[in-house]
Amino acid sequence: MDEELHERVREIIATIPAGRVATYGDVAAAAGAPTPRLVGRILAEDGQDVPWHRVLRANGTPAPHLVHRQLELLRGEGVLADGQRVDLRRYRWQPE
DNA sequence: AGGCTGACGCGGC
DNA sequence: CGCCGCGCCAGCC
Repeated sequence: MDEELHERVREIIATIPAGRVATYGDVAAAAGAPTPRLVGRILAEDGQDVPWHRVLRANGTPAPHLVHRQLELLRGEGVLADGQRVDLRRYRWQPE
């Protein structure tokens, strides 16, 4: 696999400030990942030590299996969700 | 080689 | 809201 990309993705996610979020697509684009799926995968296997909870899907909802946990962590940073959906227009952070 | 599976995204109906 | 299909790609049979 691509260790370079792997690290870049993690670095970018580490950049997202508390109280803000980014989408898989945003991270993928900033990291030069070929597809957002890669981002999800990298997080699945190596995302424990980065603010993974600040990464949402394009519609503002978290990945299905961690909705609860994730929204809870976000709520702790002041990111409120309407049901399961976070208002991206308000909290979205553009990674560089 | 071929098929399936995802922490995805987007456009269509 | 929901469902469907298609594109994407690394890993693991």
